[in-house]
Amino acid sequence: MTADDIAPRRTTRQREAVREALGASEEFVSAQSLHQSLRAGGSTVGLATVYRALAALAEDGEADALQSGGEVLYRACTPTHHHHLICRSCGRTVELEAAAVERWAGQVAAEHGFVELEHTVDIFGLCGECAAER
Amino acid sequence: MTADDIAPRRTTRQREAVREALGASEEFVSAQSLHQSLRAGGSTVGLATVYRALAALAEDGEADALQSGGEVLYRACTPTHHHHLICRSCGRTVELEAAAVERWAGQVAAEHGFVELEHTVDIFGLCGECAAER
DNA sequence: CCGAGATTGACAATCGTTCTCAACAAGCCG
DNA sequence: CGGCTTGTTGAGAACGATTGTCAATCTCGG
Repeated sequence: MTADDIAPRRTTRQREAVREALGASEEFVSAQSLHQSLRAGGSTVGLATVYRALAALAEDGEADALQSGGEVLYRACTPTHHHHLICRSCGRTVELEAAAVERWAGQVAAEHGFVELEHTVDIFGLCGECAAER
Repeated sequence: MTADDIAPRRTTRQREAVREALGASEEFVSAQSLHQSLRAGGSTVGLATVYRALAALAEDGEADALQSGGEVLYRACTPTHHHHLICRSCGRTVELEAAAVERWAGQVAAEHGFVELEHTVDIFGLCGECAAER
């Protein structure tokens, strides 16, 4: 990979709309629902464009993506590396930093001779509120 | 959900074939490719059946499932809770136990009032051999 | 051995995502 | 400013993985 030969990215009304809509949500959202929100809000972006915009944002590190139930969910995120604690009922999300886990991952991987690491660490559960509703 | 009212599971030729084929693979495989292997091996299982069998195995804790590139991959696994270190080139997989990570997860989740936890911790990378080929 | 009911398999249906392609617009240069 | 080059858009078709349908079949308890 000759690395950073990032496709020249233009600023368009649609791209901004997606970025904004994504930032407005506290939770992880699917491309589909984001598209609906935008349409509901009067915007006329196409579904394909939303997919493309989200993929671009994720690629640029402006959004986190995670797979859940067969679909990909996105969420605006802080630029630093982190993981998530997600309520599987209401979707509330807490960003986690875990230097210890990073260290552990790097260590065990090294022990097995693995390089160029990448990892996913996501914790799902029920937040206090949702748990109380049971 | 009245919890553990596990659907009465019968032992059938197809189910056994799937279990066996899965156990024969060291790597994570998709339902589709497993189905092809079975057909290639002379078995006549239907694709839908392979999906159902794999879902059942995963539910019973006999197999691990992970999503990758839009499809779900399965792999026979040890019955104890563990995570994976996977070579993204050759698919080689190492099962990891990490009490420390479990503890960490439980702790941060508790700090935020989350309960009924579940988590995914997967490390992807290039194993020594594959890395050497570059 | 029998019968109830779980299981199967071929195929249709669904659902999220990507592709296609002509129309469009952002940034650039003169 | 006006035109040009090229990335971008949108509608719909195409796609691939997965799930549903339903009659035929097979398991297993009795």
